[in-house]
Amino acid sequence: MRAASKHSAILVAATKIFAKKGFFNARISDIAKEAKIADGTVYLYFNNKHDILISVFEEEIGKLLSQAEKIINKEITPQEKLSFFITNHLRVMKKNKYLAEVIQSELRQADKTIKKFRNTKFTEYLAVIADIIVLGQKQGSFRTDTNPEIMKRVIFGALDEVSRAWSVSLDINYSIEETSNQLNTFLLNGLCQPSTIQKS
Amino acid sequence: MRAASKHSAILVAATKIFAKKGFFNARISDIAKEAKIADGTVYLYFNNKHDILISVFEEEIGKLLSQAEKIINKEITPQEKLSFFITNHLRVMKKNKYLAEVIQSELRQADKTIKKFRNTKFTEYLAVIADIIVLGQKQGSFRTDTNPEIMKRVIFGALDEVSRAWSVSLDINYSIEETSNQLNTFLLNGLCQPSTIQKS
Amino acid sequence: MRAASKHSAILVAATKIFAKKGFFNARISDIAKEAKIADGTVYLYFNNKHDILISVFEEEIGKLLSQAEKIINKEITPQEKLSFFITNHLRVMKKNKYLAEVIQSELRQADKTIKKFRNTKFTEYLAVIADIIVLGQKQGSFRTDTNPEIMKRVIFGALDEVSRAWSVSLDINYSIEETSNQLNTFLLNGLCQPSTIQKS
Amino acid sequence: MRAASKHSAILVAATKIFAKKGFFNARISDIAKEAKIADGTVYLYFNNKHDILISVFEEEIGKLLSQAEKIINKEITPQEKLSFFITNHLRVMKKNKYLAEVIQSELRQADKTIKKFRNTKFTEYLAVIADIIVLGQKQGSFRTDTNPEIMKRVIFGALDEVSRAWSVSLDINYSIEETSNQLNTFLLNGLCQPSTIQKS
DNA sequence: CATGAATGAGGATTCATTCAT
DNA sequence: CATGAATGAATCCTCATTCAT
Repeated sequence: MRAASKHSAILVAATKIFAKKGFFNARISDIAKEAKIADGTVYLYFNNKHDILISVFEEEIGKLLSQAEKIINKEITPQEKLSFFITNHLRVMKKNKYLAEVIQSELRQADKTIKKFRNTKFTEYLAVIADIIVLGQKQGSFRTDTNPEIMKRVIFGALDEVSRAWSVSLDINYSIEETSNQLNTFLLNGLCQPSTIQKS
Repeated sequence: MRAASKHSAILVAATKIFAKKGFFNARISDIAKEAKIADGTVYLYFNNKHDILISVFEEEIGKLLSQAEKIINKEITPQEKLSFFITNHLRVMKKNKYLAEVIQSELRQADKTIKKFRNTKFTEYLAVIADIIVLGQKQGSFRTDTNPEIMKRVIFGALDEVSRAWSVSLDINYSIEETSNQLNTFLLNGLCQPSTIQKS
Repeated sequence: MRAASKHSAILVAATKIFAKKGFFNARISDIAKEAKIADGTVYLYFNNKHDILISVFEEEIGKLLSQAEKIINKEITPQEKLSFFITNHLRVMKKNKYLAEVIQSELRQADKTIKKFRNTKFTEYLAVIADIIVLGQKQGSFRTDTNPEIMKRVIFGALDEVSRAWSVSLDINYSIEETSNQLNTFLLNGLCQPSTIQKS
Repeated sequence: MRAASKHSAILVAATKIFAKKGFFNARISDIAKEAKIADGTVYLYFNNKHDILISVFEEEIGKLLSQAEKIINKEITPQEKLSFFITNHLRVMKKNKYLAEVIQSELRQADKTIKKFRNTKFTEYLAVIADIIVLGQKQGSFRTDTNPEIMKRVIFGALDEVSRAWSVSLDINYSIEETSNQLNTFLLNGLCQPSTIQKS
């Protein structure tokens, strides 16, 4: 096993363990065992436990981000971009049940003090949402009375909570297609009947 | 200071400490010091550290729930009910900066195994959202192609993420009014221009 | 309830609790509850937890001692005195299942450092055994090649272990009469057949 | 220092500390310091404090048992077997002053609830005494009016109390030879003059 | 590079004891 | 005298991290 693959093995193992037990209940020895290496070896690749969490987070968000960037560069309408974005996010989360939990951990529980030093990629990920909205507003297809900075959080929060419910097996486990359709319909058109649309 | 007020003082202190440092980084001695009592006194009112977290959570969600129930019983339209619900949630979160964080902790990080035994009130709180949507659908003012069970999570997730961004002081700290308006507009009418509304 | 009776109630309760849970596992609150008084009240009658143990011990050994002294003053043979002593000890232990355990606690587990300051009555109790043996030796009915100082411990140890087995419900729970008879026969005549008696 | 020797070092240290301060007053840090290791290291070899006590007890009783079994298999008379048994027990106890105390702790103080799950070796050790007596009775050299089940406790109790007096430095510290002789004479022939032997 | 035994700082919890009422 | 809420010192145990092999 080469160094690179061991580094990767630790991240895979850590994602699984963090998700299953949460960051604070996860033991370095759990991760090492899952990765089939010795405890001490973990420290040849990472500075400390929290460093692993950050790496997992950055790595996974990084993947999401690169996919999101592909979407944003496609020659499609803003509606379609948002739709792809949503579907992509849900698909990744559904595929990697652990991931949603890890994002939650990193985003919330982990030391507040350290929080400032990263989140770079997460911030970029959120920015993609805002960018799509701004684009839609410029092109005239999105209403201009919504604040993209607020909306990016609203949309991410919605996606995130739905993913969480999946990973914790709450509610019925709706399919990606259904959930994705629902979110698209809803985010684009709101809850109201088209006929009853009102000025806010 | 009577028993009742000490119990309450611990909850207030705990909410603050949990939010500031997170559940796992919070020390019982931090909470005790904040509540101006001895460490041991905490255990006269709570069984253990996790019990405090649950209590904080249940207490706060309980307050939200009772307010939400008042809203749902008002003689107003579903749109107005949802609007009041949103504004109320945001107002409470804004007022108690710590609360949003604690909800996150309890909802996410805390031991998964215990998760099933409570959350009663949280579940009820979410149910209120679904109820409003169902009502709107029956009355014909809400579109019927959205699934209330999915929507309740979407809406809660949106509110929650916005609150989190507030409490962690991310982004600009938009006012309740603005955020509330934004959410109402958005949740009810979606992102698209009324004129461009399309079938999903 | 007068002071005296409360003092006594605590001792009775303590004997029970100490025996059931052992000195270190017994809680002051257990004793207080058993005695139907408040925790703090215990400290109006005793200096501290260990003081209660000493008192229980001294009290119970005191009772045994006064009965033993009556026996030693009777106009009977040393064999009969020893026999009465044995039967009395076993009867008391059988009656008060807790007592045997408490004696063990005090004699053994409790702080070694404090051990020197008391045991007065216990020492006297052992002395009674030695006195009986010395008397028997003087009168010619007991063999003179046994050391009374060693024998007093041998006999007490035998009685004590048998009592322990009772209180912990080990082995079959032989009756006082049988056990008493056995011990008399054995202590007076040994294990060997009279015919095979040998010089040691 | 290899694992085996560290495990052993902890047991040796624990035996000493338990004996000196008693189980409940012994601190894990005392044991660790005595064994010249870190506190945490103790937990690499034992599950918890009580586990150490059980191990000390089982280990020491195990040694006694294997020696006792050698004795019982020798081609000697039951009187001699008992004599060897007694001498052996006393010799071991005299050599390891701490041991007698630890046996007391384990036999008595330690949680009653756990008591049932072990003591295997101790029970076997007592059984050896009963076996010797039964053998003597069958061969006709021991009187048949004693109950071996009661006698095994009587004899163990006698040995144990004598050992305790040694380890706590009570009374004069008689030599093994003297004490051993005394016990042999006494246990085999009783307190009475051979000429005065009576039927019980 | 890899190992895993050893470390020891850190914290939740218990409970004897106190003292204001 | 009696109460019992409050105290806070004391300790078992965990586990991230280190380092000799």
